[in-house]
Amino acid sequence: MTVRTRFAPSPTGFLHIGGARTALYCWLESRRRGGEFILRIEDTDRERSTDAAVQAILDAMHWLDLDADEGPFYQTQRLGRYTQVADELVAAGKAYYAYESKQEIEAMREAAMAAGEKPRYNGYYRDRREARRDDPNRVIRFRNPGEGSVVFEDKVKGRIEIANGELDDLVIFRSDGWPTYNFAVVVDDIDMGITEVIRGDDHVNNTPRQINIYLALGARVPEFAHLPMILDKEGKKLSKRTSAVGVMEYRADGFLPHAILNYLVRLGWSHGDQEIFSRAEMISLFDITDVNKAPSRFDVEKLAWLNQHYLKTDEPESLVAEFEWHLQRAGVDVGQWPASVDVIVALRERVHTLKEMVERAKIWYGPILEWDEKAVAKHLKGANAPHVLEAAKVLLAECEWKPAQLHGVIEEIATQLELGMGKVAQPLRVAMTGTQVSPSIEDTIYLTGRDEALKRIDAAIALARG
RNA sequence: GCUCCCUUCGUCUAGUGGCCCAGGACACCGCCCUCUCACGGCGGGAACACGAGUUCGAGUCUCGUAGGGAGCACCA
Repeated sequence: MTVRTRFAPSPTGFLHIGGARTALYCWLESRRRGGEFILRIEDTDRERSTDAAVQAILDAMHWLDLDADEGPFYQTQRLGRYTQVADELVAAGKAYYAYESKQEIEAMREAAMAAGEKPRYNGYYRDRREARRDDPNRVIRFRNPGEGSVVFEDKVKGRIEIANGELDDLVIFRSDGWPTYNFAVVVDDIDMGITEVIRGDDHVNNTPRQINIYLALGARVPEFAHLPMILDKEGKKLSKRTSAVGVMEYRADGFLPHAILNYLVRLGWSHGDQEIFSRAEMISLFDITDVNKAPSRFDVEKLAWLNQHYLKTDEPESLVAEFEWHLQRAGVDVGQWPASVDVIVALRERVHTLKEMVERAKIWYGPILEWDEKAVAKHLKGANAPHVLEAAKVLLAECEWKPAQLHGVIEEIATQLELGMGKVAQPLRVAMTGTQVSPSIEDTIYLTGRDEALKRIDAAIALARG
């Protein structure tokens, strides 16, 4: 049988980091086993679902390049089917109408809690067979087995057993005419032929009741795998207040999609000591049964390390589009001097994110130069600085404008003036950037461009003498 | 409260009874390289939550304790 997995987010917000990992694991499991990956939008909560959120999730999935073979399917378009299945269940006596108001249910729950018991429905309408078609409180409840227990072998957590006595008759159709989550997922997963249900472990406790619905429907029960949560740095639930949670926020922060995927695949899963995984390696090596049971913390530092790893090792050309996306966001006109590829090559070993790269590259995209006082005092005020700058001014006006040739120019100045490389490079570096820190001096000069470099040298000479 | 789940360096993890006085990676510290910053190389500190038991032998098996998490909705 073909393996079919699905990612089924509810569109109540952006795709967050935990959702992205779930999606990745679903995707990987289907890919490795030659199966199919389905995307389904669980939008039955009409209050909280928004079109903007749907779009945000689709965009993020696309950016991460987690392509679905089918979908997106929308639960709101399948109402007829849910109604049909629920009616069948009622007709077969496996579900029934109930008419308590929300307040009555609430009172029932409080009474149970007060008595030190687990809050659950008391089954009042279980066998009353009342058909009050226009009662505004009418819901459909599933008749859960009262005896025995549900056992399933979770691919991550192992064997889980929950007594049916712990479960009550859950509502499968709300009084507003929409199905509830626990019912809609089961109907969908059956109809869509899902063989592996991979989701967050906040659903572990829902699984037994869902299995009972599968059984009542005479459907094959799929395999389950419940992923542990991703916590923040402090070990608390990830929240917007303490950390970035949206996948697209990480994009804005300058992370690469495959770096995020690589980080996520290693969060809760490993393959020996391997840290770096290409897409192909992830696909061939990942196995949902190897995923750890314990929750893990999200560590941006390690993500940053991976991000830099990819900045350093990817083909620079392949980074251009994403880099220019950031340049534009920063208000820089792309397409002018210097070429993005050259900037990337010069900076990729010095930054962890594309956002930082843009920050550092700004000195090459405009004539504005701020002079760092310490840098000026230390490297332009010395006795040698004017000579170095004058010599550079002459040689730079003539030479071929390529890093290798520029390197030759620096060496020539050093030889001529009998100075060490440091004495030559630092004044020039300050002249080019106004600071003491930049890529290699030849790259720095190259990226500045000849006209601008000469202007900056003049300015530096003035400063050196002033 | 009840049910279910989890527990190896600060963090992500390796480890499926002897190969472990616990290995790798991130972070941190030191040294080297060096035109600055980085990159890279080398080295360092740093963990089996606790307690019983099983066993010749336990990070690995069992049971307790402690701590953490999730669920108990006409939300997903």
